[in-house]
Amino acid sequence: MLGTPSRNRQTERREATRREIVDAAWEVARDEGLAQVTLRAVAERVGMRAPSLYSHFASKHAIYDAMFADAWTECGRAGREAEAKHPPQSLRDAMHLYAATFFDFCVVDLARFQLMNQRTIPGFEPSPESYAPAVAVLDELRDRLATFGVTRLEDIDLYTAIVGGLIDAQLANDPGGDRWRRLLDHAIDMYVDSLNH
Amino acid sequence: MLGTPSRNRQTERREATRREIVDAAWEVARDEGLAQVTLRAVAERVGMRAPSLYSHFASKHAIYDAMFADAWTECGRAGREAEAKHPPQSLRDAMHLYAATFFDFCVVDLARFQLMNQRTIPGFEPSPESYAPAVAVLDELRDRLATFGVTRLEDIDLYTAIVGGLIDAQLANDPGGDRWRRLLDHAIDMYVDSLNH
DNA sequence: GTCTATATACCGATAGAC
DNA sequence: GTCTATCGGTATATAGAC
Repeated sequence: MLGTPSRNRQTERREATRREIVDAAWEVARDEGLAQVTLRAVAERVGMRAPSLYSHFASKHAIYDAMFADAWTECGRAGREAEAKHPPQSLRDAMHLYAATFFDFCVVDLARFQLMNQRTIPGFEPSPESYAPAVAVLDELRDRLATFGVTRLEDIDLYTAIVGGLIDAQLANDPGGDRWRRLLDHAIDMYVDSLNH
Repeated sequence: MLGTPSRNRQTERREATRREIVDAAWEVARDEGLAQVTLRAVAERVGMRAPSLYSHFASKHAIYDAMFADAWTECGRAGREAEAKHPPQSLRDAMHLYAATFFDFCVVDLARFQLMNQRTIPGFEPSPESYAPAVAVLDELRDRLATFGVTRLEDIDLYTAIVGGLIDAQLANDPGGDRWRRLLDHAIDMYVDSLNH
């Protein structure tokens, strides 16, 4: 039987090119807006012509799809990193940590936030494979909070809604500022206090 | 001096046509999405050809602009109506009333919510005249809450962020359902409790 | 004020040479 | 795998006849 190494130079090169394309798409999204991510604009940044992208992605939505998975994978990584650096010792600690990490992660990149959390691109829906990292992040959060005794769906729903609302208000009404960021700790304390009933 | 009546039949007819166009635009937005509001689609619904719309609006953004003012004017009306029907007797009453009214107003029309609260249309920014009704709604809210002793900017910011976060979560994750709507009263109670310190 | 016709500028995607 | 050339469609907006 011929060798079929899971990693050879060809597939590695192919993977690297896909990475380049997705990174270029992120650049366009950040610089010009998420809706301005066009095949022509992406291709130009990687030094290609637009049709060449079809050798690596089946469609434009496939690029958005890879970006979506990218963003949530990165979000999970950021969460685990923060966790390792400041292991939360209490429920309150944990609630503050995850909220602050997610807030700061979202707020530095409006386009990424829109892709992750809003349905701003007409017709785009993430594939199950790309949706998986998003589910994984929420599952991880649920598991972490469960170790501190918070398991009710409603409690977690309210938590995510509060954090999301503050992020949304920050990005919509004071982008680049901290008018709502300053309210985050107080909001989390208020929320944690309300759990102890 | 010749009579220059502020209302004659010509200007009234003109205003009526503008209304028809904006209403048609709302229909398109609701049926096909906010981004799918094209001049062709709008014109078709009013029985015109696309270029004819330019007799009434200077550009497509001008239509969005009228819609934006429309939405916030309607929102203010809904608030005053709810208020008249159930005059709040306490701060807690008021907080519940405005939150529920705004939530239900937003959640019945995703396209309207996106236009009012998100920056989903590339390049569109409301004109000062159209932004005015939005400011008025927030001013009214601030005045009402002030009569109950709530005047700090941070308190109002947190209030709007919480309500907005719940609306956002509802529309994004359970459109048509009530998974986050059910959390609203509890969230408001939690928030009001936190004010009494 | 509405129409037809058109200008201008894009877009995503495909065919086929190399 | 990348290219050129192009298809077929979208869009906003303008010119000028009626």
